Amino acid sequence: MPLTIKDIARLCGVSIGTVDRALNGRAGVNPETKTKILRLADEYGYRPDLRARSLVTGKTKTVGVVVFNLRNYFFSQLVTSIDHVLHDRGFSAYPAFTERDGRLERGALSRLASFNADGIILFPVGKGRQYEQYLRSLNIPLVCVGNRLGKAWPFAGIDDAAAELDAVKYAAGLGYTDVIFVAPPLSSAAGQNVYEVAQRLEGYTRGVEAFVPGGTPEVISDADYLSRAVERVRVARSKPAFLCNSDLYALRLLKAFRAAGIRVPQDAGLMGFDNIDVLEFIRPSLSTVDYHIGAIGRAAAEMLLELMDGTAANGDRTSLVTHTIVAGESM
Amino acid sequence: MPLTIKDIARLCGVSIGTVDRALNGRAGVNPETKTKILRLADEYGYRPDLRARSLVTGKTKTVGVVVFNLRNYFFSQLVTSIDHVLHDRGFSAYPAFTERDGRLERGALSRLASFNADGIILFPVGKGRQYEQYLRSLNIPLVCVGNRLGKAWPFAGIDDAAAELDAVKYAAGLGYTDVIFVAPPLSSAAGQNVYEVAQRLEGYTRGVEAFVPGGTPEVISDADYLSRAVERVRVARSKPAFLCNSDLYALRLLKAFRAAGIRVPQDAGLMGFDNIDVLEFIRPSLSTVDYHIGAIGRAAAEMLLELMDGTAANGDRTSLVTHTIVAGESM
DNA sequence: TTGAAAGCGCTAACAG
DNA sequence: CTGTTAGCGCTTTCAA
Repeated sequence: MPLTIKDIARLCGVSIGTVDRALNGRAGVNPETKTKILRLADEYGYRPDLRARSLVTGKTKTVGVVVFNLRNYFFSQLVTSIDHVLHDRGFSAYPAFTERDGRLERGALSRLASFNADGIILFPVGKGRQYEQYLRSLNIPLVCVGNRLGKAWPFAGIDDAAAELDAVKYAAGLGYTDVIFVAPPLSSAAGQNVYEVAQRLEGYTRGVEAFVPGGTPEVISDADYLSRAVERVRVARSKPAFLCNSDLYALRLLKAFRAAGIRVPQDAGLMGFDNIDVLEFIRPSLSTVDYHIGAIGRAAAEMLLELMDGTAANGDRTSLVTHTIVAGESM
Repeated sequence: MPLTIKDIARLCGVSIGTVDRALNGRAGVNPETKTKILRLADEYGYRPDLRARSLVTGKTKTVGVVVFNLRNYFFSQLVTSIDHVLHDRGFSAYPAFTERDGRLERGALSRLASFNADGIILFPVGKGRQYEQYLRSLNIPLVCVGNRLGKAWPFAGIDDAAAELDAVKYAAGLGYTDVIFVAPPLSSAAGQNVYEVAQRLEGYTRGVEAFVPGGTPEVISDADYLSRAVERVRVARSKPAFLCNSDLYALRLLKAFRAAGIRVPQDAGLMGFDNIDVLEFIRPSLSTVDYHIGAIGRAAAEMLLELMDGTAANGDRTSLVTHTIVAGESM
């Protein structure tokens, strides 16, 4: 039975207005009564009801962080960095997970809206006019991460096309002539937002055309991608390189290859994407596209903070973090 | 400018009471008016204000999940499983991170209390009478995970002492006579809750005494544990085995050993704890103590749900998940 | 079947 | 410096 300002007012023999002023450091309270109030509040462990407060102020000091899951370590790192920035600025992160499911995403967003989150950082699952209309209807400042949406929303990420192109260039530079792109089995037709992977695919395609002599773009992108990749190595005439859309995929390939007796990099080259922390423990070390995941989280959080306090810089609503190719042993 | 039941009432020419009844499927509304109200609400995208609702109902359908961080993959898996269970039961998980810092923990807990979370699942950082008194003062059903607290709170975890004892037994069975325990640099004196590691330490000690002929317990537990471990291998007279308090520690040791030219398991044995998912990608495969992390999350969530709806089974407030030793290549 | 009114705990505006 | 009051959006009586 937590006590309220009303209780404190009664206990101190003053009005709730005075208690409110004392508790929130507003001017106009007799120092003595103030001390008395503060002491009592502390003694009884008074805790303001944030729901009631936010109901009148309209602010919750809470930001929803809506991402796919925590299975990909990328998201763990992203959420962590966002949480830290927000916390430093007096906000709380409220992580929610979509599992790449449009319905779950909608549920999470609706909930955040119902709770009146002050802002949202979103790795979008959905896309399209209707979806954007829905986001707008939430009436909450929102920043996108990873998958870009319309220009109405700021975006933090990397130049995916350029990054993947650099990856191809790197592979070609090592002499690979068989460069394959491995992406998750996503369907844009089903309304899924595939911005990120589509960008990378484009960079990949351009890269193959530009840097791989006689090469043709080739994509493995089904649920069955592991066995497909293994099969692909078997029928290869020159040593193939697999450029994966994420480190997690690359690690799975690495494992599948190992199980199939395919050596990396002797029999096949392998590249990841993201340079997630766990790579430091992987042998052979994975070649990958590195960028500062935390920097993306930070950028997103900072853009959102500007958006929320209205000081949003006009103009650049896109924050691109630089990437580099990390040469590992896997290529 | 989201619309409220008041708006809908005005738009439909009825009272807010009727709107409330219609929207929440309560009896006593003319089917026609009901349809009209629902249609309008849907059309305008009405979204109930959960703050206002919870202010009167006293319930938020939200459960705080307070853990150290997401850097250790263990927590990612734990949070994920809890989130799923809660979601299935109509609750939302609100993850918050303590970074093993008592102040941050207190902040997170206070915040959850201020927001009136219906329940909390906590991996405690603190301990002691005062701390427990504080938890009690939150007046919120709470279940512990990992670190146990007083009997006042249900606990979900494993039998840490038995598990670590089994680990020692396993090491001894492989012929190791130099079995060292590697634990994080925690200080119980500083008020930190070290229940879990203390339990494991006890199991370790008992195990050494029981299974390692002539062995003496030896613990590496400083900030500098990596170089200490490396040094320890150098001066060893028989091949030492390092039993780590978590897979993450084991992986770090593995890396440090590799850098120092120490081969695992030829020059040193290595065991982890937790069997986190990423181990599937690690070579040499890590021997570890396996248990179903998700099962702990599930157990915790289910105990909390019972606690919250008052149907808590008297009696067993402890849910121990079974563990097994996984024989990897690292021992 | 419906409306009116009280009140959840708080802030903010206005009087005194 | 202090008290009173309205009201945030909702649920929940109690009357009608």
